[in-house]
Amino acid sequence: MTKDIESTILKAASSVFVKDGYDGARMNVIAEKAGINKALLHYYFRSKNHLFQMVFERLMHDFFSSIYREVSMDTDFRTYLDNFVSIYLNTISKRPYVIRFMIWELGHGSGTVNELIGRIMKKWEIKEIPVITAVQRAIDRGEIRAVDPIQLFISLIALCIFPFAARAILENKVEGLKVLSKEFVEARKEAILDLIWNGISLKEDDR
Amino acid sequence: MTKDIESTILKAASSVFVKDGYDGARMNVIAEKAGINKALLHYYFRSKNHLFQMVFERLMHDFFSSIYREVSMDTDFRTYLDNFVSIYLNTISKRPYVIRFMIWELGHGSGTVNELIGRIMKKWEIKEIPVITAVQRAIDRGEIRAVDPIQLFISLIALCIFPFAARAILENKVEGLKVLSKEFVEARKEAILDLIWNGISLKEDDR
DNA sequence: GTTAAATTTGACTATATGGTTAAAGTGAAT
DNA sequence: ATTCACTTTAACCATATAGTCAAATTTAAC
Repeated sequence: MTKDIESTILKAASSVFVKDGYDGARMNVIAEKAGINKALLHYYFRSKNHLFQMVFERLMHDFFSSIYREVSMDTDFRTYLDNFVSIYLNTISKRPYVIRFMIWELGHGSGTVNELIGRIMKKWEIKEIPVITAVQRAIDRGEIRAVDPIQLFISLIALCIFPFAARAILENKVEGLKVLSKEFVEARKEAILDLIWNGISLKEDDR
Repeated sequence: MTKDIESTILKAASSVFVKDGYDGARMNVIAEKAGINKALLHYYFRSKNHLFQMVFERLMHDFFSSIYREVSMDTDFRTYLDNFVSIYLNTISKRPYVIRFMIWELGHGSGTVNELIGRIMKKWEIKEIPVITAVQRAIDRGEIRAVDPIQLFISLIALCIFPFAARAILENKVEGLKVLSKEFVEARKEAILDLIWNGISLKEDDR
């Protein structure tokens, strides 16, 4: 069935592109991985470029829709943050390679890729970034200090994403660290929330 | 002079490799950029692979030696952190593309690259990670809460590095954000230190 | 000035790779 | 069974690209 083979190809292409990048990916490798002839790739997807765009769009969609799914805003900010961090870490730890890939390909600055981003951002309407509005509201409500919402937003995703993006470096530098392990992900969750809420200053009871 | 042309080549190669990655880089482009014949590349540097290794090693050395320079340990932790964040942000904001490049190439997991990392890490003796020991000492001295030093280390570099690694995405999502601007770098510095020390809980005086 | 070594170049090669094509296979509708 | 559209394949093609080489040119030593 056509739908079947198409998704087989897309899956194979995804894994190759994500690992090797656009320039490093080879059509014959993708074909082999999909268990088909190389010419079939060009039958189903006109060109490498076209195939890449399909893959890329699919990845971004999957990624963002996983992340932007119901983080109910109708809670106190503490609960909101708990959910946010939890969902981010779960989503990313399941797709650790995608982050590296996205940082690489999105940073390319090529016209083609930039248009692609534009289209995708529009398509999945990454509007107003929910976190930022949530932060602003928490401040207005007096739930948290009046920090810069954009900086906090950047800090939040940095704390969640970075360990997976820089996994290779971290695991090389910190003996025994296993970023993808369940234990680390859980510990990371705790650490982020603790840091975000309390910083590192001594608590009153510790003085 | 031979030393001169070698460094000219290395500079050209750096810029091309950092932007396009190993797979995307083209020897003739490097040659053009260095203002020499393509064959000269192979005269001075045996092969693309060899040239890449030279470039990579040089970049890593430059990067780490910039970062690990005198962050005097003989201060209170607050001053230490100020210096740390300041140096990190300054170093990275001057080389924003290198981060993306390192995340990409180091994450490749190929045998060649991994050996390379190993050699470099050994060579520039990235030992025991100074921050971690500094954190531990601050805890022992009762300067800060007893947080996990490794998690704090990861958080620190995440907060500093991420905005530059993910610059393309961030600037696309946040209208008007200019990650490389002096203003942002300064604001980021403040935000990181503020968050690290105080978290986002309400201060007593705000209640 | 002559010689020898180091440097530089243009022309070339081998190969890998994205892409094409024409022909063969398959299956459903009539 | 014939037709016809869809699918699949092997064999090609054109080009790009890393790498080579022999000859030319410059530099340094004497």
